[in-house]
Amino acid sequence: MYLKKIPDEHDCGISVALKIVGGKWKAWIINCISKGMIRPSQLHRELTVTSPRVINIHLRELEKYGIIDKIVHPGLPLKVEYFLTETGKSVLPIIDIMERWGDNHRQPVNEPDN
Amino acid sequence: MYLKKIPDEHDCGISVALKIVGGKWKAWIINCISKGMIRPSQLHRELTVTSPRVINIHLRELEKYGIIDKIVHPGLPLKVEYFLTETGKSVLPIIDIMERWGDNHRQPVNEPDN
DNA sequence: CAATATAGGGAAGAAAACTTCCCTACATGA
DNA sequence: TCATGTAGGGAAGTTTTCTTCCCTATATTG
Repeated sequence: MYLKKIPDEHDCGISVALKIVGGKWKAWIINCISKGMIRPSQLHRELTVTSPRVINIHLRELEKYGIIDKIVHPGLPLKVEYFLTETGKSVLPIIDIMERWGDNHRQPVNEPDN
Repeated sequence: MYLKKIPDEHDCGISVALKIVGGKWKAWIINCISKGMIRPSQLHRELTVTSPRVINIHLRELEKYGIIDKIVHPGLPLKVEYFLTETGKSVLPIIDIMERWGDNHRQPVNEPDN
């Protein structure tokens, strides 16, 4: 979790939603968990573009916001599993529509890149 | 527009969509334009939480991505108007669903704030 | 004994995003 | 003449977000 100097006010729904789904990896992580990749090591293997550290940070954040639940199975070897909460499941349509839109508008957004 | 050191790859639709709708003000600006606030000075007056400079930067960016069109009416005094393109209009459902979700989940996301 | 797998975090640095300050240029109204 | 309204940008600074490096700890496998 990152320290914020300026508290945000959650004045509009958009900014609330962006706390969950904005950012570079959160939506992807939520997507992965919804598809059954519920153990940290699975996520680490799938998201090789980022380091495990990055995924962990986002998992803590999503847990803090009540999007995912963490279940620690007692005993060794360690076994941890993440699940989407009801709130977390309600985010999936947002991710879905964003993914569809992005897939259909890759060109116009992509072209002007320098 | 901001200079980027690391080019992004647009590998997934989510990241494409977030280029338009992520960030602190872009979704809000798109929303305002769709509601008829099409002149720069109108937007500046409405979004007093940010400086005009910030809005201008985002307007350039949205224009670059083909989300809005800029029409400069010739003659003085200067008159400029922005319109959503067809691509821009197709973004509105994303903003809408994000806003709804955020309004309905203010508490769980808001609570853990320090 | 060393390597790998499990799960995770502190510190520090890099990049991206946001913000403020101050500037151009023209016209109108006080 | 001076203030305000129109539209906009350069430079520099701050904040937020992302990333890398290097640690802890235990169990299993080679």
